[in-house]
Order: sequence, then structure tokens, then C-alpha cells
Amino acid sequence: MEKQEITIYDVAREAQVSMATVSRVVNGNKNVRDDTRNKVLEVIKRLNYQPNAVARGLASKKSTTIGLIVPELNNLYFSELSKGIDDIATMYKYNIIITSVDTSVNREEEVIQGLLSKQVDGVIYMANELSEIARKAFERNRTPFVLAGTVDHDKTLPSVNIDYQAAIKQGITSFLADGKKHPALVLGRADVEINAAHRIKAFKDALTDAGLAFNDSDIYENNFGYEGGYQVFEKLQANGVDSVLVTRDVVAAGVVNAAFDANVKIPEDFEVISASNTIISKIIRPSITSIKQPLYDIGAVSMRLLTKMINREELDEAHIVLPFTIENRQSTK
Amino acid sequence: MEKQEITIYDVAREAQVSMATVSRVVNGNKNVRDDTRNKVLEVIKRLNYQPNAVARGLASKKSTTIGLIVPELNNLYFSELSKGIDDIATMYKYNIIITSVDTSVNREEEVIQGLLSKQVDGVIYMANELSEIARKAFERNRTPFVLAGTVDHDKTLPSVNIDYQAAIKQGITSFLADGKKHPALVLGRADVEINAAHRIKAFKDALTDAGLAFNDSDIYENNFGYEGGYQVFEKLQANGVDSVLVTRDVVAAGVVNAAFDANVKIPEDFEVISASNTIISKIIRPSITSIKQPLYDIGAVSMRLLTKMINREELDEAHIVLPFTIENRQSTK
DNA sequence: TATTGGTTAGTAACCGCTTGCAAAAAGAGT
DNA sequence: ACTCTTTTTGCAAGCGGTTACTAACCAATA
Repeated sequence: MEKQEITIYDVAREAQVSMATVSRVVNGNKNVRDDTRNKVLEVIKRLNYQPNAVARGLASKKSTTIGLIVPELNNLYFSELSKGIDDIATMYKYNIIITSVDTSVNREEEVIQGLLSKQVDGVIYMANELSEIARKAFERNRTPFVLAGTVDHDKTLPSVNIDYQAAIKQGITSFLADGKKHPALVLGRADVEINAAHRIKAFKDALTDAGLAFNDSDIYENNFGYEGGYQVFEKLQANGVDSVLVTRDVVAAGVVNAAFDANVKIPEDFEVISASNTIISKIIRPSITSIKQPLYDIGAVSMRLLTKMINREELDEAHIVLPFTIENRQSTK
Repeated sequence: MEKQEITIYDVAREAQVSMATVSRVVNGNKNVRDDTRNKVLEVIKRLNYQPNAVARGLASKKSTTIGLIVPELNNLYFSELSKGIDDIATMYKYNIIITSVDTSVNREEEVIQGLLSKQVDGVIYMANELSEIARKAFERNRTPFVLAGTVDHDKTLPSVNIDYQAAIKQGITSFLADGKKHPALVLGRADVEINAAHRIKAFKDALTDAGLAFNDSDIYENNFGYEGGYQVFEKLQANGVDSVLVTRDVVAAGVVNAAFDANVKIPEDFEVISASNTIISKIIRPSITSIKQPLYDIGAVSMRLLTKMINREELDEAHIVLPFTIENRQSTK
């Protein structure tokens, strides 16, 4: 008893109207007499008709689907952003095709083309930085794109961010205010833009403002997660660093645990701030003071922005900067 | 200069062949002479032709897209599963439409219908339990479904799991072996199947085997994350519990921190095991002994299973049980 | 040379829906 | 009753592919 899929034809026949009318009813077009509409709705319900979204997409050139590009699936930072996106997407009846792109592998072009071939109505790109490949792919197309929590120096694409420079600067300044003399910065790769142009610059600025000299060796690159953080602490200590701002929370957790294991007193002798406020910062003891980015909101606002672009509404502002705060916990005074 | 989308017609015209031939080339059909194929491929490259996946889907009734249903996006447990799924999906060229379903809201039916209307080739359902709504929706359809880390007492649908009962039992037994006298179980809701039929039963069994009495009050329901875990510790202590198995890792983290703050010595006076081995269990001090479910593998195997079902291959086994281990950390002896 | 059979390529129907256009129906006005 | 509008409805042409069927081609075999 293979169940036949019910099509718009079946409904039309059963309701004794044309498929055009059924289509109008389904799409809420008002040019339908009330009793006709009711008749059609009754049949739709009776047959349990469900429009085929693919056929619809082909005919209307709208898929009610958006693409989401993330660097890693199993990372709370992006999960939190995704949640904001998902909630708004649901509200506007969009589905989300999620694709993870390990930028080290050269699959970005392919992934973006794949999304476009599925006729997504828009794409949200989340990473720390907009890669050249992605930029070019986006510029070649008229599909709307939004960058969420992603730095783009050209500002060609709409984006939603916080002021990364201000955040880092405030963090470093607070170290100095607490009497620390030798702050450091631990980040992923120093050559990606969000780090080079924003974080490192902010770090320099904070030092300069305080009359301190900047030294390249105070920038530590680390991409190796918790273990990496744990290991980098030794270097930090060897170099006399007494306070550190770490971009990724798991790395920060590694640093804190290493300090704890080395009997270094936090925050008295060593302070830590993390740039992503996930639950890890809160759970670990000592808990970690974090730059509290409104991740959920960044996601939600990005998605809202995307819906506006899809509907070709006027954008008040294509580069939205959301406020951040610093959540004080035990790892700073 | 609105760029026209290149269609198969354009390629056909340019290559002076019919669209059928282009289609064959694109789909790797071998009934094409080599020089014809090359000519077509050259044009495809030159025009940068990208087949429209929607049109393709309509004509072929395959979308090369699968649906993924998760309870929460921002939960490391599901993220880890998703990663396994994603990697295999990528390998087989499937895209993933991810949808989160808060089961408390009654949107499950709608979500599943939405996925089906998009003509997904298959669906992976991840939750702790297969809801009745989902079961019915799945049974009405011939779209392949796989349950990943999800209990289904009827075993009507293919699934990939670990042996939850054995895992819990082993955990509780280890408490007793360590000399603990009063173990407890903290879980989400006691009435969902994975808990009632598996975890609670295993808890009872372990006690019975050790000649201890089971008491309903040793089952604690808690769905409130870290804070909830923190609060439940007080009750545990008041009731004389000396060891606890907690299903969610953040809840376990709450318990551990509460114990720490209450100066209760772990593991000497209080032992904790978590049923999900995410990074949180590893980072927290004392680190938490965890049932190490092969989450990534569960995801990967589920996806592989789904591809087999999609291709109508014979299934050796529709209910796969993967091995688990217990990762000993500081929260147990 | 006629027959056969395997390749290669084209024709056109179809997938299920949207939508512009025009016809039919229903009101309105005189 | 008749014309002029305004609404409601149907027709049919796509949307961009896949694929069954058929025809053309070509070499091999009888």
C-alpha cells in the first residue's frame, strides 16, 4: 500500500477547481471567493495535502531555506550564534542548511556553490574572518549574504559584530588597572584579520595608552584547544606574563587549570580573561572573567537582517555593532 | 549587469548538443562519446555552469539533502553527534537541514512535515526518546529514518545507540565497589523512556545485585542545567547520598562545584559520574568520570546507515549498539 | 550486401507548482 | 436590460532539470 503523494492536481480535482485556485488558496492570495477557499481548504485537510517545497521552489525561485556556514559544529561559540539564527529563522519559516567549513581544507568554494545551487534565499557566514574565496564567491552572486561575528575589512558585506577592539582594549586595560605589569594575548593565528587588525592592534593601543612598550613576543598563537591552553601557560609563566587575555574559552580553561596545577594564585598573581563567554567560563574554578558577546543576539540580528535583504527592504544600517560587556568572575580582581 | 544564471540549455546550445547529452555528462552517464563529453565539459567550465539542484530534485525526486532533528543546538552532546553525521554526509555529498525541536512546544509534527515537503532523502532523529508524534510521522512515510542516540522501545526504526542500561549499571556498581553506600541518579524527566526503561531500571538492577533496596526518592529529576545541578546537590547531601550518576554534563558540573563549595571531598566523601563525556567533564576540577559514549561514531554510523537505506541496500543490522567505556577521572576513586 | 546489435545522441514528456493573461462571473450604475 | 467595472477563476507557459523511448550511426557478422 504505497501511499501516493498528494499533489495540487488531486486537490484541484477533488475540490472541482483549477490548480491555479488551489495554489492561490495555499499561498493566501486574496483573490479567491470565500466559499471557494473553504471548499479547497476542506479538501486540503481531508487529503492531508502538503505542497511540495521543491516544485514550489523551482517555480517561484524561492526556497525558504538559508545557508549557514560555520567553521566547526562542535563549538559552543558557534552553537550559541546558531541558536539565535535558528529562532529567528523559525519565526520567518526558513529552514537552515548548515555546512561546516574547515578553512584549512580548500572546500569553501565548493560549499558555497553547493548552497547556491540549492537556491538558498540567503547565506549567513560565521567565522572569524571572511576568506578571500568566500568574498569572491559572495560578490559574484546576488544572493544576500550576512556576516555574523565575522570581520571584513572592506565592509562590503552586511555584518553584525561587536567592537572587538574596544573589548580587547578594555580587557587589557583592566589588567593594568589591577596592577598587572605584563599582559599577554593568546589567540588563534596572528595573521587572520580579526586578530591582526583588531585584537593585536587593541592590545598595542592599550599598552601604549598606559605608557608601556609593545613586544611581539607577548602575542601567543594557539589553536590547539584545551591541551594547547594548558601547555601555553608554561611559556607564559617563563616569560613573566602576569595576565592574559585568551580568545577561545577552552584555551582559557587550559590556562586556568595549568595555573591552578602550578599553584599559581588566580587572580592575585595571574589574571585571565576569555573572549568568549560560554558556559565553560562559568563552570570552571576559578571561573573566568569573560568578554560577554551577545552571541545569541548577534545570530538573531543577523538573521533578521538577512530576511530584510531577502525581501529587498531598505536597510537602515548594514554594519551593526552590538554592545558587549565584561562579565567579572574569579579570574580577575 | 545582472548575471544571468546559466542553465543546461545554454550549455547545450554552446556545445551544440542536446540538453539530454549535457545532463548525461553532468551525471556521469557513460553513454557519451569521449570527444562529446570533453566538448561539453569544456563549455561547462567556460560558462561556469552549476546545475540547479532544485530543478534536479524535482525531476529526479532526490534532493541530496537530509534532515536532522535535534532538541537543542547549543548542547555539546548533540554537537558532537552532529559532527559525526556531518563528516559522513559531506563524504556522500549530502547537505544537512538542521532543525531544533523543543519537544515541550508542539512543533514536532510541523517540523517533520516541513522536512518532508522539502523532499529530504532521509532524516536522522536525535533526542533521548522517540516521541509518539515523531513515530507516527515516520511510520506514515517511506522516507528513510534513523534514530541516533535515541531510544525506541518498539525498535521499529533503525537506530544507533550504546547499551544505556549496561552503562548506568556499570557506573552505579563502581560506586558500590568504591565503598559507597547510597548512590543516586539525577536525570531529566523520569517519565521519558530512556530514563524509565533504561536508566532507572539499570539503577535498580545494580542495587538489587548488590543486595540493596531501591528507593524512588533516589531518582532526582532535573532539567535546569548548571544552576539546577548546583542546587540539587543540597538535596542530595540532605538525603545522605554519597555518590551520584548524572546524565547531563553541565548538571554534573553544577553538582561538582556545589560539592566543592560545600567543602565536601570528592571523591573521598562523594563520587560523581556523568553520562556524557564532553569537554566540560574534562575541564572541571575535580574532573568528572564519564560514561564515554562514542558520540562522533554514533553520528557517523547513523549517517552511513541512512545512506544505505536511501540507496536501498540490504541492512545487516538495523539496530546498532556501539561500545562505550568509562573514562576515569578525579570524581571517582 | 543485408542483418544484427551495441553505442551515442536527440525528442519530448514529465516532475509539482507559480503566475501572467484572458475569459467568465458577479456587481454597479443608468 | 445593457454596458462598464471589479472580482474570481481557468488556461497554459514556464521554472531547469531527468529519463524513457526512439533514431541514427557504426562496426561486426553472416
